[in-house]
Amino acid sequence: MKREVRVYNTLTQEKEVFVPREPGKVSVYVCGVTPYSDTHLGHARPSVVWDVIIRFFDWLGFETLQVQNFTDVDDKIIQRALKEGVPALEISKRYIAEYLESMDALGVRRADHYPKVSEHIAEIIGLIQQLVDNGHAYEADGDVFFSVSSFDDYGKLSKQKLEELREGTRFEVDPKKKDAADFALWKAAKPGEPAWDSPWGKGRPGWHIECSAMSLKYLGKEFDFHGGGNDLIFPHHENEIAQSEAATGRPLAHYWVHNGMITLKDAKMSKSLGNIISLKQLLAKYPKGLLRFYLLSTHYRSGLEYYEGKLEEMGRGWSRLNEAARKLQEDLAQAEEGELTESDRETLENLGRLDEEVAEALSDDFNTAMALGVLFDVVREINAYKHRGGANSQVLQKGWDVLKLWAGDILDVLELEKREQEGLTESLLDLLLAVRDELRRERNFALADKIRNGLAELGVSIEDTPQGPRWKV
RNA sequence: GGCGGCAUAGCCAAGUGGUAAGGCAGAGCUCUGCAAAAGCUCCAUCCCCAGUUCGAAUCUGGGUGCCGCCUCCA
Repeated sequence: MKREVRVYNTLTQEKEVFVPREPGKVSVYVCGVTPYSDTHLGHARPSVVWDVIIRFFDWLGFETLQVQNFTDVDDKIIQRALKEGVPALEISKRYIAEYLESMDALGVRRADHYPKVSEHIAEIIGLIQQLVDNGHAYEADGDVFFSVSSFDDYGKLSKQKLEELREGTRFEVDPKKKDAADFALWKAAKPGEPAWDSPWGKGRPGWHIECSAMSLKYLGKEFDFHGGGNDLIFPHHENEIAQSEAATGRPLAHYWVHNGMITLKDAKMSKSLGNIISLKQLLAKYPKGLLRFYLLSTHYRSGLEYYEGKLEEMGRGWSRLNEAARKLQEDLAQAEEGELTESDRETLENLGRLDEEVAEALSDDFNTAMALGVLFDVVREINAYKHRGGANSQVLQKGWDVLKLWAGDILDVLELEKREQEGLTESLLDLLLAVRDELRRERNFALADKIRNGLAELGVSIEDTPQGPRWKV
């Protein structure tokens, strides 16, 4: 391990030094989505955050194993299926595909496994049976409930007291429950719903049990990280802990990592509130690097606001980072080797220090906001160096290495390639700029400016540099 | 009502005991045919009150405001 990683653990409410279950390996379970409608911005947050965490561990030399579930058996899916008159699994299949497509477009690396409830009914039934046998669950008229009072640690994650939970119940309690706080592991089948055979009759799994069953199958007991949005802490993760730990007698996961919510006009973005920003739409409008930059600009545990125009605002800062990397890439082609001057050495040294600072920021509870801040320092260091006339290949290479590693490979916020242009656009632009350059040499600035202004109106900005004109869309 | 969290410049956002990173916006300068880009300089005492301490944005207590959860939810 190259360095110590510290992580804030929801369970202990403290930042802890990460000690892997198995040396050199990291196991991660991140709660995925219930696929019944469009993937939205809120879903992108845990995905991108964990994508970065996994990449970082990868860089640290860990072997990573990541599992993300799809809860494809669920009330909402069933409702939707009835409305559309198609099988429930068809609905979930459609939205799973859409989800994965969006995540791919966001540059999120695929998890190792994407288990679905519908394909793990046997494991789920097995786990429920174990809980019934243990005395932690009971059957009632085809339903099976988990008995919270049988699990002493109930509430340890969300810091809830059982008493309060019972009193806080705002909905009608199912009379079949022995305790108002008990929750369903298995639900007896209702007409028209998907159902599977079980020792308790036809039915389907309750909401939380799938994560216990599937994490156990793919990651085993006591895996390292369990992640998801902080809206899942209670009841979902609390219940997962109860089920898993009551069954195995071991801690479910060592570190519980929860990301903050994305809000829209001060309200959480959620399907039920209908204040959703579709990820597909955002991806069509903004480069993925900018989207990731936005998502990583705040510490993962904080809330993150979205509003119309926010990405445009962030885009100005993001461009600075991105353009610096692009230009550096170009400069590197014509960099000169040679003896290091005093200025070269100093810059090299500063870049080395900043490189270390980024690694340190990410090691400290995955502080991407700070990492980005340091990367802007890197940008200034490089630009200032070039401004002084520096062009030593070793120095530029170091700058490139730092940006490429962190902004490119780990955070993945750069867009180094020019955006795909429609067929001829690029060559036409080059031709137009060559003509304009000719005009400038003839000092026909009026016409040259007319071209520049015209292009600006079309969204193409021109920069005249000593190496010739650059354009960007 | 209970639980968890947050409150830092016009905006976004790090910092969690030693005298406030970074980005955007803004002002000035350099460079440029003019721009753009880039560089340099400037731009906050950290919600309020009371404590602890030689010293607090950072710890404690009390307020106020906001967010999340307690119901499906990333």
